[in-house]
Amino acid sequence: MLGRLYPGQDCALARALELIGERWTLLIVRDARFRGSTRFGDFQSSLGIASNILSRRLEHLIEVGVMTFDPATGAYGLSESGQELLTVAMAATEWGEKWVAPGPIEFVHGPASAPVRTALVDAQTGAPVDRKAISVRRRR
Amino acid sequence: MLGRLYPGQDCALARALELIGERWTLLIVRDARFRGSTRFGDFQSSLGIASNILSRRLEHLIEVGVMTFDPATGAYGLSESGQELLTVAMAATEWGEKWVAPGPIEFVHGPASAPVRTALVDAQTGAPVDRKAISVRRRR
DNA sequence: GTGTTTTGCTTGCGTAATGCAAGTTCTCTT
DNA sequence: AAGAGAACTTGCATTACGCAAGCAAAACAC
Repeated sequence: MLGRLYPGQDCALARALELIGERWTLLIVRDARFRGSTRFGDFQSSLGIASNILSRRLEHLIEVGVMTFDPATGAYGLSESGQELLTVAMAATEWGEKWVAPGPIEFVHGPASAPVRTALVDAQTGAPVDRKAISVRRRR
Repeated sequence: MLGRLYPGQDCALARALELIGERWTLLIVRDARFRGSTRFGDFQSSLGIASNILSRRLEHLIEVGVMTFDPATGAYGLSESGQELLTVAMAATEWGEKWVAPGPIEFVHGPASAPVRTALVDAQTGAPVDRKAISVRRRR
């Protein structure tokens, strides 16, 4: 989308936000993944988003490869990259739960519906990492 | 901020995005945490953001408790909630690294500077959870 | 097969957010 | 006290967003 660029920022966060930092985008992705929304009207009625904005968002998300559209069935869906936005959406949801207000749903997995959360872990070992111990380094 | 509400959405993700979903917000938080920016001019020169927008963002972030301001030193800083946005920023950065373009930095921890990543884990055991196995449930 | 509703958008227009550039105040230096 | 830089503020143009209405095509009703 035009105009919402971060021209001076040579970083992956800025690049990601150019694609997914728009209003409604993460909510559309969440709806597709968890509410099972596939049709234009599904998103519209579920989110209460204006139809022209929804039209633009879906078009944009398809353009950048986050969502897919099947003309035969008229169904929108998440691509692989769209499904990987789940981590971002969950992290933001958890933050909102803790610092703004608890929502009506929780993330679970497996037959026992055990709660799931996001975590920071060592990339090799998978061991949990203290948030305060993290720093950045220039990639070699 | 006014006007950017998601009135029909009774969910923590929408609540979080109302506070942190604006342009520049996550980049400001990242700069404060990793670049060590504390002064108005630090953020401005680092991000290339318009000064009036930066002024509003900082004011807003202080208002909602994500950032702090010390009038004695003129230094902006992250509150506890602001520091917890790190997970969101890291998840978005990782997504951008993988699906848009690799950036110049990486997240590390500890004396050995071991790479860190975000993960989805069981809330009780901390065991890794397959992203595709996750569903939502209405909280009781 | 023809009228009606539903779906899936597009168009017009007003409002809000964002950005650039210039101006202002305040502090700090010399 | 005069100049410089930091930290904003103000004015104005551009872009994004939202509401409401319109419109074409498909599904349904009879």
